[in-house]
Amino acid sequence: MTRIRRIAHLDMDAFFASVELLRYPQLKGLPVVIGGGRRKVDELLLDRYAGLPLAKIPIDAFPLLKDYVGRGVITTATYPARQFGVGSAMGMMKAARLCPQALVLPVDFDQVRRFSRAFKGIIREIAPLVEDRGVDEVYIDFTDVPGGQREGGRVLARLIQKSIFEATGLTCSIGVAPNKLIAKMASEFDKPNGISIVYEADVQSKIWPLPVRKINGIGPKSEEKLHRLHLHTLGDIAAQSREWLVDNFGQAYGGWMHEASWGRDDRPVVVESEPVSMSRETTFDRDLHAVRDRQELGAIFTDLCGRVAEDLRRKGYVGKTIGIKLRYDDFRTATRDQTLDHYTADAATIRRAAGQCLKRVDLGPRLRLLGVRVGKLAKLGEEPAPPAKGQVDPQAHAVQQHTPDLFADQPGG
DNA sequence: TCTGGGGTCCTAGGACCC
DNA sequence: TCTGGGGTCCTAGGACCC
Repeated sequence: MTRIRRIAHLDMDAFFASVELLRYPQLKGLPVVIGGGRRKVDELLLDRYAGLPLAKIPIDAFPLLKDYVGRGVITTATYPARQFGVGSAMGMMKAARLCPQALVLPVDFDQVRRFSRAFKGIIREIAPLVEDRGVDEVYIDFTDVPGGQREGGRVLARLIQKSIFEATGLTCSIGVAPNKLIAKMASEFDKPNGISIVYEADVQSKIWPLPVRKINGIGPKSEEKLHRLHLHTLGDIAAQSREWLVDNFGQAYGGWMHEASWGRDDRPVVVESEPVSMSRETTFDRDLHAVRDRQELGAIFTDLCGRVAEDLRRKGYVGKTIGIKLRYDDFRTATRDQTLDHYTADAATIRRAAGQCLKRVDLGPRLRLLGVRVGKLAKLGEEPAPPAKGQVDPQAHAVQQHTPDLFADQPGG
């Protein structure tokens, strides 16, 4: 028997919410949303019910979505909550109108990371070629794994599902297909706790009827443009010539769209990769003004720089391009960056360079978000060599004279 | 009180080099 | 003096994803 390429996409079901439900099983079957952030719901509960096992905390002790105040978005909604139209990335305020009786819990990142490592470890023991796609998703290459070809991959998928559930109590959905693109769509066909097998010959029947938005790579903007061109399904795209798609969407994107609509994708499962950038950003509780709220902004800015520096240090990276990100009260975004002539992970150096960037951006309107980014990363000790002594690096900009930026601590300020 | 935080990749113009 | 390409890096913005 010849082996055919079989790629799986595994997606944990309502991951953040399911992790919380392990601790609070009394919430099973109820509409629950995870997100928001600022409210320390757990601490609140633990204070009131100190000594009581978490599973015994009465349901009416949990905060309701209708009482939520803040700028957060929903990270995950349980399936009962989704019945009300509530979903991830939705603003909490909007969600509260749709399902006021839902319960709210904050994200527990440590707990989520623990379970993320756990389920990925279990998968790797069964099938070693795993590509990380965030905390709750992976691609797995089934092609050469023993049993990976049986029933198109269903047997191996079942084994992985069962192993994860037995070790963690969490369920997942798996799609197995000839490539990543189709596997990703397939994992959604039978959610939650489902397995879906798709073969190359199924593209017309299973992929073409889907709305264009279902493909990984077509977002809200492209969907809107496709609709304007009267294309609604992937089959509609497949019916267009490559030339027409290139004319309308450009060489790269149009060409990709053509291939994708025919279910063609030869991207490998990438087991290891290096980070390109690290960043920290924060949205304020209320919009802040560069002058009127200078002190508060200055403290936040310095703190963000310190946190990025700490991330770099902890992970063993240095970076060369320092950047800032601002979001104005009208939600417009501005970014500025500056490439240094050396690599750094030093908080004060990052703070200084970010401060220079700050001077090149409009600080008139009020701000809702501030971010700091370090890009052009290299592993500490493996930085590319700088230009030889006596030569001038033509790309390195002249080092600017350092003068304090607006958010800098000032004497007596 | 609409719209979090952490990422990747692409595009496009200008600088600069060969 | 005028006219070229090819290539890389830097920067700003934007689309998209989890």
